[in-house]
Amino acid sequence: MPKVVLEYKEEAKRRIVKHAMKLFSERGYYQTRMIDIANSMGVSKGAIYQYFSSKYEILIAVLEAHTTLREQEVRSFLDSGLSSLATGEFFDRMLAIRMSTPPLGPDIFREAARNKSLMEWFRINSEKWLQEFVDLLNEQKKDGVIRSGVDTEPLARGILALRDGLYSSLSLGTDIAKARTAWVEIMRILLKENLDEA
Amino acid sequence: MPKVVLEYKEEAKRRIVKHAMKLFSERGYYQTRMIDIANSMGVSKGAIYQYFSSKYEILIAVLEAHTTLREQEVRSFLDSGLSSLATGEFFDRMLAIRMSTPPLGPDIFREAARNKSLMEWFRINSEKWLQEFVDLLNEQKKDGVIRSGVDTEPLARGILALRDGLYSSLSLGTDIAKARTAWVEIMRILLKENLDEA
Amino acid sequence: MPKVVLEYKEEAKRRIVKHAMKLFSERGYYQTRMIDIANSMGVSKGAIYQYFSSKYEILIAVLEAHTTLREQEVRSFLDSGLSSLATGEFFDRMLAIRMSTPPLGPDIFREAARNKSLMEWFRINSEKWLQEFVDLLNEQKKDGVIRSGVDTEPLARGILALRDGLYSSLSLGTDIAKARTAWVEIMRILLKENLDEA
Amino acid sequence: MPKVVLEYKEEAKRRIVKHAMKLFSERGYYQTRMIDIANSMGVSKGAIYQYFSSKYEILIAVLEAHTTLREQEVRSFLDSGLSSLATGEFFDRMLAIRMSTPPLGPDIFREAARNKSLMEWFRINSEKWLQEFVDLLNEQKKDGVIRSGVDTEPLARGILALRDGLYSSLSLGTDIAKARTAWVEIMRILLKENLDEA
DNA sequence: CATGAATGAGACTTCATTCAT
DNA sequence: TATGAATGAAGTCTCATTCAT
Repeated sequence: MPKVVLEYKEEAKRRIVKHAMKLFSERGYYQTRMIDIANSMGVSKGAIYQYFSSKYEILIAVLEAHTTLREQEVRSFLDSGLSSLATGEFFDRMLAIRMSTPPLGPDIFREAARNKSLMEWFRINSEKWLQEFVDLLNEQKKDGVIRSGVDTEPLARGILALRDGLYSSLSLGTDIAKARTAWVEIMRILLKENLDEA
Repeated sequence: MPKVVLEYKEEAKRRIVKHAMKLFSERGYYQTRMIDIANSMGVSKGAIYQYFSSKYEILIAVLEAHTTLREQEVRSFLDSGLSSLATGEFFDRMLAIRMSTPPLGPDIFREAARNKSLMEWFRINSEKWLQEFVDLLNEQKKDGVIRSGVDTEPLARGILALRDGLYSSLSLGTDIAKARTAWVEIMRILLKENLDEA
Repeated sequence: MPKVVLEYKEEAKRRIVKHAMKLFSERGYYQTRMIDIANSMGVSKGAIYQYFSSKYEILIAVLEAHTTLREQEVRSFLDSGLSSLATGEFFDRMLAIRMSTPPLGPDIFREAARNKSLMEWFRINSEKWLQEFVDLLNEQKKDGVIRSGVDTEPLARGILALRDGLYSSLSLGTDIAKARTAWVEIMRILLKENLDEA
Repeated sequence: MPKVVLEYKEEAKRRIVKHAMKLFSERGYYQTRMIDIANSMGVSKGAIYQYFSSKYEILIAVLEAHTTLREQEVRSFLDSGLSSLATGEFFDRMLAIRMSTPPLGPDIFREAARNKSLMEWFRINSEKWLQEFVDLLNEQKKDGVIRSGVDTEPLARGILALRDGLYSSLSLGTDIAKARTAWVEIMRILLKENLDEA
């Protein structure tokens, strides 16, 4: 197949994945019909089957793309350094990135769990990201900014869990301002304990 | 209708809700067929319609029951006092309670959102529980155990978000031991900052 | 079985038939559920099965009872003599009788058509009644009241058809007063032609 | 949407309505399953839902089409003039037209009664047709062919009721020849009274 | 390549009938 | 006998997928 056609196919798949991801995130996998994806793109149902052989294939592609997009979030987190972590601006910036790649519901992960290699890839990714965060904390520790008694791995895990917990509380009706304040307060305590206590 | 019959009907509804809750939690609302609930109970699907006029009615009842059951968790949290909060035993006890009423996916909340009064009831419950937790922290603060500079509302919100974030990470494959350690470490820092800093 | 019990059973069957006939006439056979009949009588579904082994058996009994009740109408028709036929009072009297045994829809006859002997009984009844009407007209003819050139059998058939056509137009919204006037006018012409033309 | 597609959709709907009308008329609305309509057309049941969103929508369309087809019958009636009315040929011609659009049972009208505007359209149509017939009789009356003492509105109503009564007697087993004779005899009397009595 | 009509498996729901109490 | 909970066949409707144009 000529290169141009291949590229076109890739571009088409990307467009499908983009629209499907939005719909899956908004309505869930089972509540999204093939025709919803097609309508959202302004094409016909049949066209989608030129690029994906089933709805399940789209789901797999959506999850892969989702993970890739989420890497951005991780990078921002890591690139920010630790100093700005305990600020409302950081919370908002992270939230904006997360919203641009909204969370996928458990229905999607349940379906995807049939695909062992995909699940393994997820796990490895998550661990890699966590480890990078831990490494960053360890550097700070080595520099004496975090005192030696603190275990950085649980700290990293806790910070990420706090972030996820606050973001998910938003979809249950919590006010953004209140979630932001909680983040700032908790992070201040956590980092004060670790950074300032000289 | 005689009282005995009414009681039987209530008991039957409770049994249906129990089985439905388990299935909804495991597979999600749309992936649970009426026949799954029936099979799980060892009855025919027709029987269920004696007690609920539609699958949606079951969903509403499941959510109400879920909220009621979750109140237990809240009570344990509040009854524990603050001293045991930063322990692995506390984490495990809470986790056991949460597992006995496993989380419901967003598909269920999406459907239930059609029921305005139910949603309002949820919101009011959540706020009430959060407020009780805040009150408890405020007492500690009044007693001087938490120093005056700390805002207890964000603190309470953050602790609950941390708990939720850690629990949900478990379903994505995180090791329980690691989540427990994270809880203990973070809570130690949070409470040390507030309680021990004399 | 003792006679008293038999009589009780007959009475019970009659009550069921009465309620079923009303409902079948109002809603049709398929739109009437067994529980509707039971509720209408203030008994339970199960009780009905003590007296009829199926819904179809009730239908047969309803049709038999209906035919028997309709005989009243026929008798009134025949007993009135011919002189009062062309009056609004006659029309109203017949209508009242017909309303007391409201018409059964085609769904019921369609079902009953499976029962050959019942259908045969209907046919024979109808013919018998028509013949009695014809005989009456023939007597009038013999007395010279109806002139010899008129064929009484078609006349009888036409008068009955006119009656049925007018009554059924009522259920499609025709005003009773207008149907009554039509009856009187037409009957006046028909009988004037036959009776007065001396 | 291109015109060609629209036309195809219209044609498909017409085909569905045609088959549904036949089945509704033969078996009644509730006894006709969607799969019966589909089988009758040689398509799958799913296909029908491309054109009608529910069985009830088909019912509405069937009733509209039925009324339109019935207009033919009315036109034949009116176009025939009054002279041929009292003939067996007229009876047969009308019967053929009616059979080509067989009557719909009360179950259908009961269902359709939910649709107020449709019911209103029926009523207006019926009245319009009756009025046209009355106008025709009035013309004859003005020409002196019907004498002045006769009220044409009841006469028209009676003739239509006679026709309906005779046609419906056919479905209860009456011999066509006998119904035809009754029509001719009665109409002869009615029109002789009105036309010949010079 | 794109379209959308058609297919048919499968979900929810109804209701005549049975049967333990 | 009476009750009403339970059964399961059957009906309406949905939607992923196929395929002729």
